[in-house]
This record gives sequence, structure tokens and C-alpha cells, in this order.
Amino acid sequence: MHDIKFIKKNPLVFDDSLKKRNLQPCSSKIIKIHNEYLEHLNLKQKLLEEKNSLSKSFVRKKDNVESIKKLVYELKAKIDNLTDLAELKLNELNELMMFLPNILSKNVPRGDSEKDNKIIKEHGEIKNFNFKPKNHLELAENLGLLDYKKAIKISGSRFSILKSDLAKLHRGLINFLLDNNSLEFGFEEYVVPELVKSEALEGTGQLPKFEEDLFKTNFNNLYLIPTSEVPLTNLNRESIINKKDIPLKYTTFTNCFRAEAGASGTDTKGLMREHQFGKVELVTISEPHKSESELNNMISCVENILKKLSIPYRIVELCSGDIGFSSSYTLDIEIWMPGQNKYREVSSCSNCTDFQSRRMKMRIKNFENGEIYYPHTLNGSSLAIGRLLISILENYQNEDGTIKIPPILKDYTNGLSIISNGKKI
RNA sequence: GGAGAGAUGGCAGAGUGGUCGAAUGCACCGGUCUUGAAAACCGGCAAGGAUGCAAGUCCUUCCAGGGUUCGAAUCCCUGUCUCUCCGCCA
Repeated sequence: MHDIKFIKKNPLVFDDSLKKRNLQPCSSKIIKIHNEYLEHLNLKQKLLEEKNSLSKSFVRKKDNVESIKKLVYELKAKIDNLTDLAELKLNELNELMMFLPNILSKNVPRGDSEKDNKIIKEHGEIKNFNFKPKNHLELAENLGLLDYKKAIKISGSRFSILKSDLAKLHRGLINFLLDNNSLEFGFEEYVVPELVKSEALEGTGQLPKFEEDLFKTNFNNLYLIPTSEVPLTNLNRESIINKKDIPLKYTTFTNCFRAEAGASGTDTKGLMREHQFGKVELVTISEPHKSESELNNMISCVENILKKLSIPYRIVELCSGDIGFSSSYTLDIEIWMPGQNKYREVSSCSNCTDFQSRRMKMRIKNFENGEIYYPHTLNGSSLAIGRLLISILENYQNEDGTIKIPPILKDYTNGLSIISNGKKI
């Protein structure tokens, strides 16, 4: 949600950001509606004041009872009418604003699609195989560790079933990632619900605009989370945080559920794009002026993982056409996938500034001077397990189709060092 | 699924029709005391909005939505959620 006062003061900044996202500028429309709302509101408040004082006078004087009743009755009718008018305008305003994306940081490069994203860093050497590297699907299927045909029988397409050593690697990775985030980078570890109310999704910005991407259940109309950014960021919704407790840094593993409505035809097989996937997430609630450095901290946390795994990666600055609804600035981290011979997104780290905190009414209070303001929220994947698995399988494959386990993961996979036909060597 | 209870400020918890935005305690903030800290004592302490240069003034909010009333945290209706007990269950 946007700050109406900011829009009124900086209509051009607001409109420029919308234009950059290829959307229609609308500050003048917003300001007009808000002024109409204020007209009704101000009049209503004056009449309410009158009505209140009449009621209070009732206690003292018991004369003129009937005339007071009559006056109040008349006032009430006017007030009701103004309440309706004001509410109408306010609803109109909110409906408009809830669909408007966050204001872009001035650092976001202009562009139409992911082709215009800017590579800002590359790290790690791409391995030269002296054979043609296989893709993860072929590798895992040959080893008997991935069975998406069974998954189709049980659940349909875009689901998968991992077996034995691959399942173990999956589990080990989760622990490895959570340890990295919590022990080395100070993110507090959580276990959170994977079903949430619509209010929580409105808070982080998935609703109302992206309903079709979500799975809705028939239990209390709860939704399956598309990312644990939703429960983590909403941990402090509608509450006031003591400035002393800032920054708040959270990490968790959850499954994520996405309808992938607009993705038909791409990455249909394997672990690349599924309706259900595991992901370890980072969320930071930050002082507004420190959110840039907190984003850097998140990025280092993710980089640390990839360095330990010796997986080549690059960092990409998302352009205005590719960046998400709630974000003001996003860096994607892409890892090398030899089977596809390209980098693919494995993490997306976003600074959502005060966009989400306004929507969920999360505030910081400085108890020394009574000041109350909105924190900045940041979220980042650290990391998407399925895609990380792909990269490990493909980068660590041997010519005979076996997979070496990255040394750092040995402690997390019961000493397993190589995956070979589902048997340890 | 059956039976009952409840929803009040950051938390706990009073308050059943008229200065109640709301006692009290804890927490928090400021101060006194102390070498420092603790304790004790003194003072402060809800949020959102409108208006104004400002001081201030006003409006709204005691789960949500309706209703009764000149007046509702308090009475009535509906909804939502939570808790306890029983049953079932990882």
C-alpha cells in the first residue's frame, strides 16, 4: 500500500515509477479521489462533534429533551449519508491502490523483460567436462532416484518424487542451508504455517492481484503459501516493534505451492518448475535507512552457500519490466546448470521498502522520542532446494553417470560421498 | 465431530448504559539515589485520522458487521476466531 501523503507531495516520482513498469500513471486520479474523500470526511466529523455535544448536554439539562432528540435524529441522517459517501471514496481509493506495485528504486535499470536485466557479478569457474554433461532429469532417472511418472499418477504434472540418496541429499541440503543462515548470519530459525489467511497474502502483496497463482483450500478459505516470505513477513503484522529489537532476521524451510498458471510449456519436467517445491527463506525487518545494507547482507549469506558448494553463479539486477509487484529493488542469483548450459534463477532477494509493512500495518516505535514509522521488509530465497539439487547433480556428475557429493555436504548426508545407482560406494 | 467458555491497550487483567480511551500490575521510557548495577522512589507511557505555521482542537477505535438508545466497551442479533473438556488423530 502506498502513502497517500507521499503521492500528494511527489506525484511525478510516483508516476515515473509506474511508467517505468509499463503501467499507466495515475497519481492525479488518486489525489482527486482522496480529496473527495476528505471533503466528505471533514463535514462528517463536524456533524459528529455537534451530535456528541448534544448527547453530553443531555446529562445536565433534562429540559428540551424532545428538541435534542429531534436534532440528533436529523444529524444522524446527514452523518449516515456522509459516512456512506466517504466510505465509497475510500473503498474506491483502496481498490485502486491495492493493485499498484511498489515504487521502484532509482537504481532499477529500465527494461521490458528479463533480457534487459543487468549482470553485476559473476563468480566461480564453469567446469569443462570432457564428455557431454547430462541434465538432472536424465541423471536422476538413470540412477533410479527421481520418479516423476509416479508423481503424475498420484498428483499430476509438475510434481515429482525423490528417492533414497536423492531424498537424503534433499534433506541434508535443508539442514546445511538453515545452519548457514542461522549460525553464520544470525537469522533466527522458525517453523511456520504453510496455510495462511487472505489477509496475510494481502500484506505481502500476492493478493488481490495474483489470486490465480495461488492454491486456495476449502478450509476457512486458507491458501497454501507460494513462499514462506508470507508467514515470516507477517509475523509482526498489525503490531508495533520496539526499535531496539530491529533488525529482525528470520529463516525457515517450508514447502511452497504455486499454480504456475502462466508457465505452460516451459520447464515442464523435473525439478525446475513445480507446483510444490522446498525452499529455505530469509526475511529481514529493517530500519528504513539500513535496508540497502541488509540486502547486501542477505546476498552475502546466499553467496556464502554457493561458494561453499563451489557452484558457479552470477548476480543479476532485475530491470523494471521483470521486477516483482512488492519489490522496489531485486537482485536475482543464478546458478550454473551444465545440463541446460545456462544460468538459472535459484534465489531472488528483494527490498520491499515500506510497501509491505504499510499493507500489514507493521510499525517500529522509538520509545525514546515516541516516534512511530514503517520498517523496510526484505526477503530472499536461500535457497530453492529443487533448483539447487539440479545444479549439484549436473555440476558434480561423472562420465559414468554417478554423482559426487560436494565435500561440504558430507556431514549432512551421513558421510555419503557419491551417488551411484542408489547405492553408496 | 459433541459440550462449554471467551475475545479490552506491548502483555496480564478490571470494568454491565453518561467526563471510560478505559482501573491495577508487569513491561517500556525519563529522572532521583548509587563508584556502577540492582532495588526503592518520583514522573511519563494506545493507535489511526482530520485540521492548523505551530501550540492545540476535533473525529474514530475495547474481535468484525448490523441493531436498540439522546448516549454503548457495557444491552440485542449475526459472523469470525480463540480456549477448555470429550471423541478422533501425526
